[in-house]
Amino acid sequence: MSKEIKSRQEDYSQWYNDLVIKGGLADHSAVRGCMVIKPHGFALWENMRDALDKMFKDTGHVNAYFPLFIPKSFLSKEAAHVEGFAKECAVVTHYRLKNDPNGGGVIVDPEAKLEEELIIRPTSETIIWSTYKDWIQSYRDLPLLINQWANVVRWEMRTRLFLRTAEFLWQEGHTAHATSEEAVEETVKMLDVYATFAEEFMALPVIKGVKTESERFAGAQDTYCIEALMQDGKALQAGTSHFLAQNFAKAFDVKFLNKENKLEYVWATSWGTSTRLIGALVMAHSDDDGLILPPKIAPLQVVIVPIYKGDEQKELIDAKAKEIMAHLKNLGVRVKYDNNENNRPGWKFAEYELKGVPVRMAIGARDLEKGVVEIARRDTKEKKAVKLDGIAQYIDGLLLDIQHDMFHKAKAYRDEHITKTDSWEEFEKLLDEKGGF
RNA sequence: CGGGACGUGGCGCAGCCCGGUAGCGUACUUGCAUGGGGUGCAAGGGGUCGCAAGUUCGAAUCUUGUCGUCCCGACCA
Repeated sequence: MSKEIKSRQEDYSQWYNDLVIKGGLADHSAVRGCMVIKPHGFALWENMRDALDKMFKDTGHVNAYFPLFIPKSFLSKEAAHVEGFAKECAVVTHYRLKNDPNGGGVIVDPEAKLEEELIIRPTSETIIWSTYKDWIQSYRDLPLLINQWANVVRWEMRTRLFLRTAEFLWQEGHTAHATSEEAVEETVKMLDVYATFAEEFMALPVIKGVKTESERFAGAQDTYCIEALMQDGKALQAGTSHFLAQNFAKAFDVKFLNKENKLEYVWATSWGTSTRLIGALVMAHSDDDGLILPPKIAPLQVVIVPIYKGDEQKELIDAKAKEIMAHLKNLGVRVKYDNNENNRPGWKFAEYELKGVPVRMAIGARDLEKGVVEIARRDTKEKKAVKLDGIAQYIDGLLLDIQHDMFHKAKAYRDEHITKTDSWEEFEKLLDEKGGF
């Protein structure tokens, strides 16, 4: 069997299956292109979310929550913004159902037509800025630094699991500032937060940059982004930060009195990143045996698998495993002892490799006699016997090593795939044959 | 929206060309053995063949329509 790294996005679907159910709920067209995130996948998302959330708070932001529905008229206020999103919006037109007089099920009550249709948010700039109008009067109200964790819907013509689903989870930061300089500074600062998160938590090296006019966020003056290189040689946008200038302030009439007692429009930014990051993780690090998750965000960092014959051995191993587990938990390591008797050790090995657990410890009777355990790391598939003495500290250090090694492996791959060329012909050829930047 | 492939137990698939009692793998249930890399043997349960119309004595199979999924393209802050 070839152990070649899978090179196409669809080949990753096997590993995605462990995290989500693809293709939506109940095979129903109305939820086509949505995804159902399984507990294991959601735990991964929660870890990423928590780490990002902490970084937002450390940079002075607070969380809030705004409505899912956006009145249609709000969306028509910023011309470029409408242009960019109008084609992919889901629209609510009625507010009630009734029993079908012709029998069988329910129908939309034609009497219950909304006077103004509601748009299910594809992003929240409009509803947030219509709110900010009431919140901002003076320079003393600025800066306003708010983030929202939410789901949004974009009715894309063609969805791609994780990378572009019809409904997705994300966070969107929306800030208001007194000066252009301060807003630009915020835009850049949040891009840096994303870059730091990608590199330190996801072990994903990224390149920061500014988008061209055609790729710019609808309504932004400048869009900054981070781009990561996947194992198939293709780049993936992993986060964006927009300098919105005064576009939304003008559209929603958000003004403040400055220190000179003059009315001025506020300066804005917005920035977001989504469950697409999970897709980035999979495509950047996984191999033919499944996911490889960086220890810092892996839902499970260590799994302990007992190998025994008979109750006598089982008791000995159980006791030792629980002792080690307690030490690891003290060190803050996320560990599971899988003593489920329904599955055999070999089955468990394969299962946790598929799930991407960074470190596996196997404990058998033979090991205990020798005072060792077998430690296997997921990223290199390397196995070795390690002394029981100080095993918890050893593993704690190993998790750091894995995090570090994963980043440097991805970075080496990325750097090998940066090619300089001055000719268009060669550029096209490189993209076809080698990929990369 | 243009091109291509596909839709059959929970999951993955064969059967369709050439119409005739719906099959395989896996998962699930039970029992015995096994237990250091996805155990072996045996016995079980589970399917309106996406939907609709048509052809036919008879349709998973042929025809038409329709819905959906995936891939390529266009589009994609």
